[in-house]
Amino acid sequence: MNEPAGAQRLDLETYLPYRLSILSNTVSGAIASIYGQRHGLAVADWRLMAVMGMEPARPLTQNALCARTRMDKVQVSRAVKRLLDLGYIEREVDSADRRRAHLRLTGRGRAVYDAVAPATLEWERDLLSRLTPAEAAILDTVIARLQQVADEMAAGAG
Amino acid sequence: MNEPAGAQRLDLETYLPYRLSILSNTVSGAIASIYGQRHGLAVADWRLMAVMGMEPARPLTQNALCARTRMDKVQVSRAVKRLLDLGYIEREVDSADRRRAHLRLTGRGRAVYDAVAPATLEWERDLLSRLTPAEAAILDTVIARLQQVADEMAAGAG
DNA sequence: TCATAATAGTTTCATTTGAAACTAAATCAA
DNA sequence: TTGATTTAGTTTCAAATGAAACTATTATGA
Repeated sequence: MNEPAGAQRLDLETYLPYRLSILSNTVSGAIASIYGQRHGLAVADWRLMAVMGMEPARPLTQNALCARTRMDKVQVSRAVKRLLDLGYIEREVDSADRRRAHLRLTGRGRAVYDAVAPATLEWERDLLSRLTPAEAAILDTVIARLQQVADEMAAGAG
Repeated sequence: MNEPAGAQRLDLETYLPYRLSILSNTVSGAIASIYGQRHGLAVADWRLMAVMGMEPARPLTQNALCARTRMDKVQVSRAVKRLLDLGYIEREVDSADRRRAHLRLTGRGRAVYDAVAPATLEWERDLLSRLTPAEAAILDTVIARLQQVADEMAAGAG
């Protein structure tokens, strides 16, 4: 029973899905340590804040947060509850459609955002500074292309 | 209150940690669908099988599996239990040190491995075929470098 | 207008996870 | 020896998660 032509051996050290997973976990963990303990935020919480902080003028519904973060509605519902409890966001029911509510950062939430966002950006910048501009540019296009293809392949296989 | 010099805005769409996380989840999910339902394997289970299948001649302890997969010992302990229940691996207590046991794929486990491994490799190959050889080469070195730097930064910040 | 369906978001419940405590065996140090 | 430490792996218990059921409101259609 020989290897079929074209097959490599499966070696986790060189296997892209595995390497991506390790790298992503390392990076997320490092970033989470910037906001985690200090402000009582879980990863999901910070993601919502990052989206809400980006365009403060446009308050978002939970549905919109799902779309922007790719999180599911249960995760979003729970993160919203935590952020409300922390006083980092506030909610205003839509008067035209009372099922929805618009969410925005409070003053306190914005203060946290303003403290955390630059630190996470700096961390990213430090990391990327180890790449040449050409490498960084290729990384950018490669991630975009892989994401697109992986989406297609995932949809096709579903 | 202007932006400090050198700061970009935090935009999840272009933020590397977030993009890595999405990509990694998409890829892992797609791969998991290759072995998941069909063989009753969780991601952790398959990772152990992948390592054990790689070098069948050298049975590994759980400790060795932790090191090879970067999983923690509790995860490994539980995955091992599941794989034993499925009959995909077998365990032999080390006669010199009865705390440890050596684990290897059973015939049945190897059959699963031989069915799944090529499919996951092919998936990876299909994905990577969308990159030019130059892009693939740079991706390889960039991931390695980022991992190394992220490890350092995570350690430094800890 | 009334019944049916769809949408926004929440709750429930069973499973998964992680940290810390634990067991058992081996090693070290006096 | 024998008492203290370390190591391998497991168990426990509380918290996090996810799927499915649920509530409340709005939209649709006969």
